[in-house]
Amino acid sequence: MALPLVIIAGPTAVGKSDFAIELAKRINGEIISADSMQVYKGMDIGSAKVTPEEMQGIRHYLIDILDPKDEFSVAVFKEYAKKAIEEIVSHGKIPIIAGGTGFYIQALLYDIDFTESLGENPEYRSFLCHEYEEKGADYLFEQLKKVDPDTAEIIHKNDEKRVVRALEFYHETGKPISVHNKEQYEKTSNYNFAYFVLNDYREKIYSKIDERVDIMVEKGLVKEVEMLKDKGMTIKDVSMQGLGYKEILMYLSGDISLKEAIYRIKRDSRHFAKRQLTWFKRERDVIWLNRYDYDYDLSKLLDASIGVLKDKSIV
RNA sequence: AGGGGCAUAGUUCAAAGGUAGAACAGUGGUCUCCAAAACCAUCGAUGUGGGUUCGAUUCCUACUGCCCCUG
Repeated sequence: MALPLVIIAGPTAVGKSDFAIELAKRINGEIISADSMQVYKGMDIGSAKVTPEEMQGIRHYLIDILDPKDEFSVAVFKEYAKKAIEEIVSHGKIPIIAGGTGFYIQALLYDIDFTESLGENPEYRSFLCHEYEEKGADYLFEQLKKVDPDTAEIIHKNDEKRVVRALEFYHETGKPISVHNKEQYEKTSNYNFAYFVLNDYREKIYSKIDERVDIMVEKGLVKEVEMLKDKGMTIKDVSMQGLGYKEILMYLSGDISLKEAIYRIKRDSRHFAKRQLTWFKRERDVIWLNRYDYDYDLSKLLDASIGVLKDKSIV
């Protein structure tokens, strides 16, 4: 029998956490965070992590489980999240995924295969990166066209990451990555799920972002990053590449002013929100919940979403 | 009030007597192991009114606005 799964996605600062907690209270659910920064301990302010009080007794998974030195990725997220779902269901509760990283959600929902070392070869990869530097984008792209014209169609020659990854995959498996991707795309979900995307007017989201960044700074974002820096974290750590962290780190190194850092955090958060929306727009099976359609009233939003969950026999 | 300066895209700056370039912002998109990342595309401007000229946004002039100096 398919496991039930509720997903609350949406752009940053739209109010996912509050909504997820209220929903959890109503449907006897527990929350799994789909957030690449909230997994890290000590990164509370900049990642807008929910506080224990805000959780109101609702158990949260995948928060504060890693040290900032650890690496986190889609593949890791997927494994952890799967385990969490099983655990929640075994307690007789409903798992609720809350987070803004569409890629993570997609990987979990459709069980995208990242395993079996899938054409991974770090050495060859760095060789390719070298080639990219030395011989230029066109050189590698020509190679890609030969071995995997389908992938060459959809990615741009300047997209180093993906050109390199596609060549690496071919080198290791002898198959074009486009074939692998096509297989993965055809997968259907094993879950009985409802995929909600919480949304609002763009201007509203943007002003919420600005507001939120100012609050983060007031709450002591600089101090938080300072502590992480003292612990030896640098811009090279994956965790420190999160929005708000890399900028403050630059400020602490004297590369930019605090004003500039704040400007960049706001700007990049807006860009991020925009990209998130682009992602959800093309994701299949999503149910859009526009806050303005529910008069910004949380209980109306809850009633509507619970209605959907009943229709789908999730609750 | 008098003298001077400036007025170009949402912003910061270019250029030019033959209908203006860029960066950033904005908008749209791509994405299958760093995704809070990376990458692509695109909209958009000469303050207002006269004059000179084949032609002005560019030269002249009045107005308006902003800045500086004097009082």
